[in-house]
Amino acid sequence: MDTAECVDLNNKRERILNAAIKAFSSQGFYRTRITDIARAAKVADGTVYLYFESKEQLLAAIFNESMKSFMDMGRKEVLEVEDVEERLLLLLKLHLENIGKDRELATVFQVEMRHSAHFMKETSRAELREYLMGIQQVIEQGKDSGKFRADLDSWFVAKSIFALLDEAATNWVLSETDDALEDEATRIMDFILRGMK
Amino acid sequence: MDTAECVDLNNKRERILNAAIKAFSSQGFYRTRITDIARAAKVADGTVYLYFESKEQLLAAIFNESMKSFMDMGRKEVLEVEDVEERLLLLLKLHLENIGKDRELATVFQVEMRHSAHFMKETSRAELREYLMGIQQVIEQGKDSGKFRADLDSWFVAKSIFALLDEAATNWVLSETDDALEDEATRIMDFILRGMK
Amino acid sequence: MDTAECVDLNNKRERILNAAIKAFSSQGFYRTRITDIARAAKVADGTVYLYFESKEQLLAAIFNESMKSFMDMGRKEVLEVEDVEERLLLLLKLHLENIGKDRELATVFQVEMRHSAHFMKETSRAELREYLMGIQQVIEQGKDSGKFRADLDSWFVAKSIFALLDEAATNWVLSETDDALEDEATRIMDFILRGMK
Amino acid sequence: MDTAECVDLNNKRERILNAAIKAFSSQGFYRTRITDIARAAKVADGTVYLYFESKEQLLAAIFNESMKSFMDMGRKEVLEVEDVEERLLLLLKLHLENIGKDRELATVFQVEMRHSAHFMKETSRAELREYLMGIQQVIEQGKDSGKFRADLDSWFVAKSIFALLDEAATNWVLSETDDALEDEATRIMDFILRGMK
DNA sequence: CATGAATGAGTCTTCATTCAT
DNA sequence: GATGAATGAAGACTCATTCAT
Repeated sequence: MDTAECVDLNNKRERILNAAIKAFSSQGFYRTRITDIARAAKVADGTVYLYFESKEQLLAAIFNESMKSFMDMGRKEVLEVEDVEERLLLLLKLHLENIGKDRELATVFQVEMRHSAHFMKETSRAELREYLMGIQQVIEQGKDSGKFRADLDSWFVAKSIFALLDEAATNWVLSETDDALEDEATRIMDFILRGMK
Repeated sequence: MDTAECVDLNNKRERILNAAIKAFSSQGFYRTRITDIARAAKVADGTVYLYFESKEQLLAAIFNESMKSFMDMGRKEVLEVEDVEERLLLLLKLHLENIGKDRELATVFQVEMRHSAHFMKETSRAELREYLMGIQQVIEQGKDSGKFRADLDSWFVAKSIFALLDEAATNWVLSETDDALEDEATRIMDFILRGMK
Repeated sequence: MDTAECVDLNNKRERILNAAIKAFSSQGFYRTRITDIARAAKVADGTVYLYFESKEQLLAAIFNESMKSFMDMGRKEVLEVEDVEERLLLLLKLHLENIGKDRELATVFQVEMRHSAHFMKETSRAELREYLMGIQQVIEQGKDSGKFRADLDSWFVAKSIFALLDEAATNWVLSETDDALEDEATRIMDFILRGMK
Repeated sequence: MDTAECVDLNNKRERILNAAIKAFSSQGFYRTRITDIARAAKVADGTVYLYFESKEQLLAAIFNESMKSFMDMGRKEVLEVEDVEERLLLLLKLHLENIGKDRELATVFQVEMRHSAHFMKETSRAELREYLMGIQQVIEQGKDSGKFRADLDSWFVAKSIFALLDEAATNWVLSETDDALEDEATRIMDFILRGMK
C-alpha cells in the first residue's frame, strides 16, 4: 500500500510535470493556466499545489529535474571515452541528443525558460555554471594532453561551445525541422577545432 | 512652431519607447504594467495606445526601431574596411558595441524579447535572417579571397558567430559586470579563426 | 449534507440572477457593473463567471429561465379551460399576472432586454415565436369552433394580441402605478373581441 | 456668406445626425463610438460636441427631430379627410409610411431608443403622449359621430392602436423583409374596427 | 467654428491560489 | 492526500469628453 501510494504520488507528480511541459511548449508559460495543466494531468487544480509551490516553481522543477537526468545521463559514458576530442564530441552529441529527443521539453528549455531575467539569474544560473564546468574540464584535459592550444581560456571556450549548442538547439526548435538535432554535433566540433582558416 | 509640434509628437512616442525599455528591462515584460510605462513617460495611459496598438506591439516596436538603427549604423563603416578579417572583426565589435552601450535596451533584447516562441517566430525571425545574411556575405568574401577555408558552410558559420555574440551579450547582461562588452570581440575573433587546436 | 451543498450551489446561482435582475432594472444593463451584482449577491466578482459566461449571457439567462417558468406555468391551467374565449382571456391574464407580479423582472423584460437588435434577433426571437404560436393555436381553435371570424389571420392576430399585452406591460413598468397589471386583461379582451364599432 | 455659413453648419449638423442614425442602427447605441460617427460625417471628433452635448443627447436629437417632421408631415393631410374611419386609416398609413421609408432610422426608433428606462421615461414620454393624444382625438371624433362605440375608452384605444403600429414596425425592422410596412395599415384597421368576432 | 491629440476614469474578465470538505 | 468551488486582486484596453491650437 505504501508502495502503491508512493507510486500513485509519483505518478501524479509526473503527470503534472509532463502536462506542464506540453502546455508550456505549445501555449507559452504565461498563457498556460494551472487549470489547463491540471485538466491535462487529470488532477484537480488544487492538487498541483500539493506538489509544486507555484506556477513559477513548476517551471523551475521542470528545469531542475530535466537538468538532473540530463547531467547524470552522460557522465559515465563520457568518462569511458579516453580521447579528449572524442570525449568532447560525445559531450556535444549527448547535449543535442538529449534536447533533440523531446521537442516539447526542448521548446520549454530553449524558449520558455528564457522569459525573464529573474528566472535566468536565480534559477538556472547555478546549474548552468556546473554544466559549463563539466565542459571546461574536458577543455583543460585537452590542453594538458597537448591536443588543444595551451593558450585557450577554457572557461571562455566552454561558454562558446555552450553558445553553439544552444543556438543549434533554439534554431532546431523554432525551425520545426525533422532533421535530427544531434547531427549538428560534428559540424560544430569541426568548426571549433579547426576554426575558419 | 511646426517643428516644435512635430518634435513634441516624436518626443511623446520616444518617451514611451524609452520608458518601456527601462520598465521591461527592470521588471520584465509581463510584470510591467502599461500604467508604469505611461507614468514614467509622463503621459496618460490611453496615450500609449495612440502610438502603439498593444503592449506586445510596443515590444515589437522596440525591436524594430532598435534593429533599424542597429543595422544602418555599421553598414558604411564596414564596407570601408578592405581586409576581410578586419571587416569581420569590425562587425563583431559593432554588434557588441551597439548592445553594450545601453544595458537596459540590451536586457530587453537579450532576455525579454525571447519570452515567447510566438514573438521569436513572428516578429524577429525575418530581421534576424537579414542580419545573419550580412555576416554570411563577409564569410563568403573571405572564402573567395582565400582567407577562410573554402569548405566552410557560410550560413552555418554566420549562425555560429551570431551564437557567440549573443551568448556574450546575454552573459554580459546577466552578469552585471562593468566590463566593456565589445572587448569580447577579439577573443571571439581569435577563437573562430584559429579554433581550438 | 449533499442536499445542503446542492442547495447552496443553486442558491449562489439564484442569488446572482436575482441580484442581476434588481441591478439591471434599477440602473439599466449598461450602467450595471459586474461588481454591483456580485456585491449584492454576496459573492466575489469571479464567482459570477463560474455561473455565467459574460454579462450579456447573464441577461440571456434571465430571459431564458424566466421564459421557461413563464411558459410552463400556464400551460396546464389553460388547457383545462374549454371555452375558447375564456381560454384566451386566461392566457392574457396569465401573461399580465406573470409580468405584473415582479416589477423588477418586468422592467428587465420590457425595457432592458430590448437594448439591442442583436439581442432581440439572436436570443429572444425563437422563444417569442414559440410563445406566439401558443396564442395562435387558441385563435385557430376559436375559428374552428365558429367563435371567431373565419377570415382572421391567426398569426397576425397572435402578434396583435402580444402587442397589446406588451404595450400594457411596458406602460405599467414605466408608469410606476400600483394598479394590478392583470386587470388590463379584460379591457384588452373586450377590445380585440368587439373591435371599435 | 451668412447663408453659406448657415448652410454649412446645418450641413455638418445633418451629416452628424445621419451618420449617427446609420451607426446606431447597424452597431447599436452602446457599441457606436463618437469617433465612428465623426469619421462617417467627415468631421473631427470634437465637432460633434459643437452640435450635441453628449452621445445621449445625440440620440435624443434624432428622436426629437424625426418626431417633429413625423408629426408635422401628416397633420394637414389628415385634417383634410372628413370621414373618421378614413382619417384614422390615414393616420395608421402615415405612421407606417414614415417609419417604413427609412429602415435605419426605423431601427433606431424601434430598437435602440428603447435601450433604457431612463431614456424612455425622460426623453420620449412627453412626445409620445402628444402623439397618442392626436390619435385619441380621432377616436373621440369617431365616438361623437357615432362611427365608433360610445363606450370606448379613447385613451386606451389610442394606446392600443399605437401598440399595434409599434409591433408591426418592430417586426418589420427585425424581420428584414422587403415588404412595404404601410401595407399593414389596412389589416390593423380591419382588426381594430371589427375585432375578432 | 473646427480640429484631433490627449486624457484618465472606468470595467470586464482572467487566473493563481486557497481552503472547507 | 485530493478536490474544485470560491476568491479577489490585478491590468489591459476603451472611449466619451476636453481644450490648446
